[in-house]
Amino acid sequence: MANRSMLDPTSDRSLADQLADILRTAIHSGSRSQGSQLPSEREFENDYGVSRTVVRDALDALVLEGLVVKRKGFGTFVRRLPPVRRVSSRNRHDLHRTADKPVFDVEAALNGRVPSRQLLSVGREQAPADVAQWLEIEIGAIVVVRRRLQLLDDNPAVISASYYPLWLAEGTMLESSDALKRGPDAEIEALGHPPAWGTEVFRARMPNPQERRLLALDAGVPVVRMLHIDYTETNRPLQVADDLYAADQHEFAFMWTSEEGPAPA
Amino acid sequence: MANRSMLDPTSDRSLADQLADILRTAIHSGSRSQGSQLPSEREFENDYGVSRTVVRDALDALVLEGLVVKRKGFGTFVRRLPPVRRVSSRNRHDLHRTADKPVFDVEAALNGRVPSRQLLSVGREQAPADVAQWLEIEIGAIVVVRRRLQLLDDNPAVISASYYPLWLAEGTMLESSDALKRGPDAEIEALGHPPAWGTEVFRARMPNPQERRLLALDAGVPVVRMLHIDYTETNRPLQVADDLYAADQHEFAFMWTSEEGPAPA
DNA sequence: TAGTGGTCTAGACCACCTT
DNA sequence: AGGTGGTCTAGACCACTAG
Repeated sequence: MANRSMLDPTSDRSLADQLADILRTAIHSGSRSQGSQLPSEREFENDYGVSRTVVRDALDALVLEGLVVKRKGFGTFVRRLPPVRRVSSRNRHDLHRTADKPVFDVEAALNGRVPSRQLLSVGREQAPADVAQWLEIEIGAIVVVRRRLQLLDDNPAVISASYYPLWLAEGTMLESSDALKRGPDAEIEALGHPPAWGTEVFRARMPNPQERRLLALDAGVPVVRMLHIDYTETNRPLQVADDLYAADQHEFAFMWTSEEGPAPA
Repeated sequence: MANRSMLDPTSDRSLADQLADILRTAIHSGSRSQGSQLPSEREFENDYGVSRTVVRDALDALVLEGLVVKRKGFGTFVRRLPPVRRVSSRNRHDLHRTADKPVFDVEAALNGRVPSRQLLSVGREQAPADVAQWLEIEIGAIVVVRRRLQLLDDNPAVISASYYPLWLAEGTMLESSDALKRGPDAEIEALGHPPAWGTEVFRARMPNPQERRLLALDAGVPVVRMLHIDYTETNRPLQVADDLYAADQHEFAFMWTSEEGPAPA
């Protein structure tokens, strides 16, 4: 069909941009619905009278925006948006203590999802620069690291690495290769070091190929890296938790109250 | 030169992936330093014995990861990482009141950057769905909207839209097309409605082309959308601030303390 | 087996930037 | 003017997925 007229080769905008615009509008307006299949690349080629390169450039742009998903050997589809889990920043210590479960499990339950986890590795490593800085130790000093992949409904959701200073973790369950039933936070408290306060710092960025594989990310999905640092009452760092979230599955929430007023609902 | 031997056409991994890996490693190891120019696409073509398509696929992947930047008619360069501004979540009300300046200005100063702003538009609009929900009004109800672009050292940094319910903003300075010297938060307080508490919710995603243009984003840089909602003491929503941050220029920080203990440094 | 997206080649012309 | 990245064509072969 001569839809060719819909693309203007004399325009300032590239043919791929124009085609992407047409599809973007169709998707946002709902005239191409979530999960529906788009024409094949060869069909677009014929319909719009352009080369496959142009079609692919247009579709790839939409993939990067997270609007469509390509499935090799099958087709291209308007992306279904996954449900979002809300992660709340608050006193993790209180959160796990009231439920006697790891924080991740508590929040998953609040969102009606089934949590699980795979322990990836436990061992001693040299602390990377930023972790060392937060732990207030030398760069390259030895720390205990627990790496795990946390899942929601069996879908990878968070890559976690927890770094513990040797003075705290040496010879404890934190160095054990078994899963910690109560979660590391409870373990730390059991060692006689209840966290008194903490800081969270995070940034969003694009994942590297390894992270994209582990989290099974669609193309064009950013990750949010959150560093969570717990301190003792005497301001000694207890742990650095380095969590990497798939950005299309998580949102983050925080609250403040003025002065000492009671916290509202 | 026959660097050709460094790419393996029989590998499972694509030639573009292999080339990207080589360059990624070189960049991370520092053997290609920040700001340095890469060989041209035609040079890579010769050096590795592949077509320009392969070279472009490899370089484009690195662009998406934010590792390199292409400049048309000039060359391809290892990206310089911009300085990061840390945004702290806390009582915005307190923050501006102690400084008598907009929060953005206070935080910019803390980071040693020069803040400025362009007022994009002021007027009445229909509230989008999520804003209406937070303001506890009907979807499509009329609200007052102030849109502005906030800059650091004259570089676009944040796209902001603030939504005010009519009962609050009607006929006030909040509807004025002039810049608000003290910032909107001070204006709201001056109207007799000091915010008592607030919530922040945010997600990371890829920008759309318009957002990418306004924020002058490099390719492959995500944005962080933060919704900030302020409430009166009687839990009445005062405003929804919708801020869009360039993710490569901002990180976000939060703090918690256990119980009523004094806040540490 | 037929159709899909993934990869790759070997060209071409353009707009842009520097010297 | 000469080199750069941006766009585009017209093919080709591959690996994957369905019926």
